[in-house]
Amino acid sequence: MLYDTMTAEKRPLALLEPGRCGLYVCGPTVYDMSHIGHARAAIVPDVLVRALRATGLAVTYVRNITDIDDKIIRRAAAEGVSPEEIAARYTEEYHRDLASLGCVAPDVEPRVTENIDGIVEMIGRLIERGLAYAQDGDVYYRVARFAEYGALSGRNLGDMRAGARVEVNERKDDPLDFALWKGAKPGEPAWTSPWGEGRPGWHIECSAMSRRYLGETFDIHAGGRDLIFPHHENEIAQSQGACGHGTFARHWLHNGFVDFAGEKMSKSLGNFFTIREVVALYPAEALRFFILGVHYRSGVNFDVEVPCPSCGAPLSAEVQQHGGTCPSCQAALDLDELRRGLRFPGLEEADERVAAIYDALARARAFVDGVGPAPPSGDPSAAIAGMLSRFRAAIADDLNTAAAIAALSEPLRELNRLLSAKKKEVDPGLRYASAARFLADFSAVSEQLGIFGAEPALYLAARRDQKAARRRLDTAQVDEMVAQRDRARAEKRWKEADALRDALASMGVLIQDGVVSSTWTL
RNA sequence: GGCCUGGUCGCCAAGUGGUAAGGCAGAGCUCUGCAAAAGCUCCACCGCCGGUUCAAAUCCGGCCCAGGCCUCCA
Repeated sequence: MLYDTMTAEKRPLALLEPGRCGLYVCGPTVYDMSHIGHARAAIVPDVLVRALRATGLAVTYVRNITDIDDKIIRRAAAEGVSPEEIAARYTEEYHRDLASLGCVAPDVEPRVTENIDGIVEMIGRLIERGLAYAQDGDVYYRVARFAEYGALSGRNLGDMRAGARVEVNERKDDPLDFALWKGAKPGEPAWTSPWGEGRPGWHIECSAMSRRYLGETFDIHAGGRDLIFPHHENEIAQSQGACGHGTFARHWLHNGFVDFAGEKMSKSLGNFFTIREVVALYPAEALRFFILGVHYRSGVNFDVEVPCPSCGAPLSAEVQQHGGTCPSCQAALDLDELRRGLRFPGLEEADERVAAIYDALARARAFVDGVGPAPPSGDPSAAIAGMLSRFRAAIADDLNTAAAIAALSEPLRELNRLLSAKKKEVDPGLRYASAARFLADFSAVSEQLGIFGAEPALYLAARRDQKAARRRLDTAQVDEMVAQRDRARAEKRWKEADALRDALASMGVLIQDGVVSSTWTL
């Protein structure tokens, strides 16, 4: 079951061809570093693709790159380089970011500049069919001619005219018409067309590229909520208008926004965060876990905390974004310094949870590997045996990753209980079968979520190193203090051992005592 | 002004007709030299009012509140 924006209800996926699924996702305009909103808009389809493939479907995953656009041209002009260079640079950065987030690559990643012929051809058809008109080197779509315009976003032309805030453009016959082709100004990148030198409007590219790779009708079209209008509405008008038949995408899937500190993300300083900078602060898996902890159609909010560098008092959003003086200690605040102290409490919680799960996986792995050559036979506990089917049922119900993740908690608790129970208190067959089953089924969970796929011990070590580096902690010194404490403990010098633990605690180091030696975390 | 979401435990968050998943925080306990980790136990009648129904957080109406889209935007 998937929610379809067009019908505004959940319904079973209605595939064009049994066993195959075509998915088109609106990708980024590559003119700057990608932000957390882009991360969500990539992670949601990523989880969808994983889910579809897990059910055995052959998915063709297409995600475009918009590599020519006003913003790219502006950026290029500002830096004195070519638009191609800007697009190439940020395409590469985008790929790096998504790889760091563990997103599977699309099967096809078409660029606008490689599809100009298809775009020109489609515009030509729209003109032939009387749905578009050329005007002084531009071409516009005549919205009033497309009867279904507004179906996706639940509007009609009358509503839109009533509240029109559309800028005046005397070339358009109707303010609601939108550009299919923009005549080039001197010095701008341009391609030849029957209407003169120019470049495509923003919306036509997706119509042309989805048609080329998926056909005139395909299964699922995905993107951020903000694309519903006008972008996807316009795509429908273009594609159905040019092809002359009724269905463009059979399902429309739109993900919600990312907010920071309760406010819509915007480029104004303070509530705009790139994937790169967040992943430098927290493990990428924690970011994925946090995002997937909320249903994809809802908004997800990142709390932002910025402590005063001098006194540690939390600062208000106003001061965070514009600087000034600390209300508590009056210290002058430097914006760069504030940025370095940035914290996302929600991500910290997610990070702890991911680490706790890895910790359980590590213990389960150690236990299973440590059992001798003839493991006792038995059945896994009910909670563990039922985990995967509950998890999958939640995913299958409109990609409810939040419910799916919640379904892991009881089995996880069960696993921990069995692993830590005293030998005599638990049936060895049950224990072994449960741990083995948990590990086996959890690999399917990890495959679905794109989380928990790392070797647990390596993940935990890397995480500790990252945190230590962030705090500029001398790990060699910590190791030495821990070793010293182990010696004190072995000789039952409890006071000394406790003093060392307190000293480590003041450095933010948590000790976990083992039988012979202790480990530490941050 | 038009269109559209959402208001569920201190915080985050599932749940679209049958008497509220999960996480974090909190309280008590087990384990521990003391801790930590892990585990056990406890912890909500779902914004307000009215209606439909045997039965509503879930459906309908009204109200209050928050947010989004209508302009580039994931």
